[in-house]
Amino acid sequence: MTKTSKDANSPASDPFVFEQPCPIRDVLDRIGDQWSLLVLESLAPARRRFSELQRAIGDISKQMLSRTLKQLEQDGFITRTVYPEVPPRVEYELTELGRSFEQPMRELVQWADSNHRQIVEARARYRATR
Amino acid sequence: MTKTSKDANSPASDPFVFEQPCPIRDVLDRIGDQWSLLVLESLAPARRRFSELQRAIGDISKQMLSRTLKQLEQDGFITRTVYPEVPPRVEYELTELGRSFEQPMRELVQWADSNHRQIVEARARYRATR
DNA sequence: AAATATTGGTCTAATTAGTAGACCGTGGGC
DNA sequence: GCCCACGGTCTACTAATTAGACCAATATTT
Repeated sequence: MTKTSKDANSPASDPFVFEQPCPIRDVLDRIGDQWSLLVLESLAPARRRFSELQRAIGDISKQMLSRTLKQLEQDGFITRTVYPEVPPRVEYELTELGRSFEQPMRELVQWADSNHRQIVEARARYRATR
Repeated sequence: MTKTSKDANSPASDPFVFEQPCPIRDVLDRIGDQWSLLVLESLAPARRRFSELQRAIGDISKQMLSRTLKQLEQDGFITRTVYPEVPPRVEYELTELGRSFEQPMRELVQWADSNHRQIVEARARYRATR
């Protein structure tokens, strides 16, 4: 979803078609990737350093963690603080914007938690009928 | 995030590390991809057929739309109804589970809408200081 | 009668994104 | 002197995504 142009065959008149640049698309492109939500959730309870985040998420590669953090910093969700020590220490922390995102994120997580069973059941049902 | 194993160096004792199979991870893996949220949002106001969804989202490939819909159906978010006409008509509709997801999704979208400006500004600020 | 368009997909080849793991610099402990 | 810790980056390999051809069956156009 990197393309912002390509409004071919999208009559702006049709209110059903997403506008193209669309704030929702723009934001969802960022937080709707494989890792951003997980990182934000890890950062919600407390500031963390790079290696803590990596351990917490478990199966993210350094490169993707690095890239995700950079994007989140860019978009103003988190701050990055470097402590000039050796070995280096870098801490990531939610900004006010990032903290304001906690509420909708929590709802999402809560929904996931409440409905996980149903989803698992749906999957089993699907496998049975395929 | 296809891997569910690989709990190497993740002491189950550490409450900060995500459990591994984790309902939140499991659900986020599904709806936290590039397209699922967009599809669900498109389906929120009304049932849609395949081509309508493709036009609405605009820059999704047929293959990814097809795959996304299949996953959402598998997980019980939507139903798929085939009408034996020619040319074929296939309609997708939210299930009750899918509709129950509207609430947290709406909050997310609302947040995105409200905070989009701030994010754009943060990006500009970042570019200025890089 | 013969093309042509329509719809919901699938298949293949080419591009792009993501992964694992080596590597780097610097200072502290052994 | 030697190796470890930390936060990355770089490279080579692998996995995911895309664009576009193709399909079946009928209705419409020429």
